[in-house]
Amino acid sequence: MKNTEIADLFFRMAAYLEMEGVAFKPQAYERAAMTLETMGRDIEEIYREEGKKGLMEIQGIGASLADHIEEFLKTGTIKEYEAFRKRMPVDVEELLSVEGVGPKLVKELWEKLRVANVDDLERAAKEGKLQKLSRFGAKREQNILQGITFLKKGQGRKTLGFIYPYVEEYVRILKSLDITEEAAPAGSFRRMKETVGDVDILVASKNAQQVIDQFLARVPYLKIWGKGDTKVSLRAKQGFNIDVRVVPMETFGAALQYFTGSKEHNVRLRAYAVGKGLKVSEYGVFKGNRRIAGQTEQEVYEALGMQYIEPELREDTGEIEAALQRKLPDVIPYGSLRGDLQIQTDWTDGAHSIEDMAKEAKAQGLSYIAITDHTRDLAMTNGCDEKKLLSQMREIDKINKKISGITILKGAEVNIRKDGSLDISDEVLAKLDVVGASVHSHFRMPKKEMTERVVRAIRSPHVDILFHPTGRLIQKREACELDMDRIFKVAKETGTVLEINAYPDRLDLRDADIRQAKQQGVRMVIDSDAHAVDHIKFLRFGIAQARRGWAEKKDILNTKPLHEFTASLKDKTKAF
DNA sequence: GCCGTTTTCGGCCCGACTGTTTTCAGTCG
Repeated sequence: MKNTEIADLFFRMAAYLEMEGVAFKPQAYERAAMTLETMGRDIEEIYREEGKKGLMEIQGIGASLADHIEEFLKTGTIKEYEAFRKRMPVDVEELLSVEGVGPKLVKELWEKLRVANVDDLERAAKEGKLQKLSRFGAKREQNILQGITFLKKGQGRKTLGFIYPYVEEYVRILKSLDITEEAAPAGSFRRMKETVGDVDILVASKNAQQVIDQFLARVPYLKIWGKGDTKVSLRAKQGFNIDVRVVPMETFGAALQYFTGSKEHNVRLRAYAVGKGLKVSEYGVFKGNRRIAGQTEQEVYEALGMQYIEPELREDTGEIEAALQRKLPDVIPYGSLRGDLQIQTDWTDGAHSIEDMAKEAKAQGLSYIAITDHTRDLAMTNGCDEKKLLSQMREIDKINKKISGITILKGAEVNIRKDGSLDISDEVLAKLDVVGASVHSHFRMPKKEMTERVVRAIRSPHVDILFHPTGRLIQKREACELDMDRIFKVAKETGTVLEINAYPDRLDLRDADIRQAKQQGVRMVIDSDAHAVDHIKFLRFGIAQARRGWAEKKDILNTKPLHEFTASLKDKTKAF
């Protein structure tokens, strides 16, 4: 699929156009890029089957952009983009990813200081050169440096959501080889950590060389770091590293256990084994020279007298002790959600209609969803005011009558203002089935003020769910300073539900928060925060996060059928 | 550059904040 490649180019062209001060075109390019990224159909296939005319039928793509796409498919590049790059050969994407750097600054940085990438920018900032730019003082320079530090902290790791589809595909390829007996991802990927460094894939086969050769023939890579008899390390085209190891079937389970980690988990496991007179290695569990387990992971844990430990729990945070006492949580299974309580549509900043989102949710096995478009204060999303919300409610009534097999609840994602008040009147909130509230502005308030702000919001009898509670964006924005303990207490007291937002950049609540919340008896939901039909499958990352937080099915409200779910929401007649 | 039961031309998303200014440009959401 060339969709993402073309989308990337369009995003960059949008940035260049914005640098030039061109009006409206940047948005057109961005819209088209987003459509390409999320539409699910292969653009190359559309072009092959329906030509340029087919391209122009896609919403947001007209004659000019269709030409660009055609040019890219034929030549692998877009001349206009190359011209931009020639004039300003800078790493637009990287520079823009620094908080506080926008297109205009990228241009000025290049023209005045010849800054072409983040390293140049860091050097210039440290040397105090940024202060020579217009409207630049010590404070802005400091902010830029902080932005760079934050960006670099997350470097080398990709979000799980980004690499997931590729790894899934590569594992599928390995499994499809006739010499493969078994294949599975290992490492932090298998533990479903929110970001992943290197990806480990384990293969069971008698013919390691052939597995490696055939893998290399079918997977696009940029560079091979190393290639041995049973292992190959490479940098995939998408910019992350993959290690493929081939082992015999008899020790596949032991190897999978070993390479899944975490390191801390394995250290504890082995130490425990030594105490029992056993030895655990990647080749099996041994009693003296005799291997007593190794073909499956279940066998390995069993041989040590433990319950099987799900990969998401293997962080040495008490799971080994719990497994020995047979007291591991019965973590929420994948695929056990029945509803999704945060979905945006084309009424605000979503890409698709209410009906399209409902149909996709149904196809994904859900039986209810809440439409929660943004509200007034988020002007950029064309947020709903009371009038627009009321008209959307009527629209939902109509669609509910028209479709079957799924129920659409009326909802909203209302903004928690700086003082903790909401940007929609109580009168209209009372008419909604589900109200989510969230912070979208003033992220950097002092802890005490921020906590009181959120507390005031969740004390509203109308607020059912606190959406993405900490406001963090992985590798981009730190979580708000919040007294989580107090948030949990007030949530419990008021019956407010906390969201586990499954969007790959958010995953908010974080795993550690989830565990705390569960211990305190706070109820949670897992939502996709979908802005396009393709995003609904993000729910699996929310479930993964919940599992990492030891959450069970009973802790997650949207595992319940619709009537039980709605009945368990906040009692609106009570004030707090 | 895109789009159209308001328009094939003339609209497109805008308010708040920040850091820098002394009236506002750039960035963010």
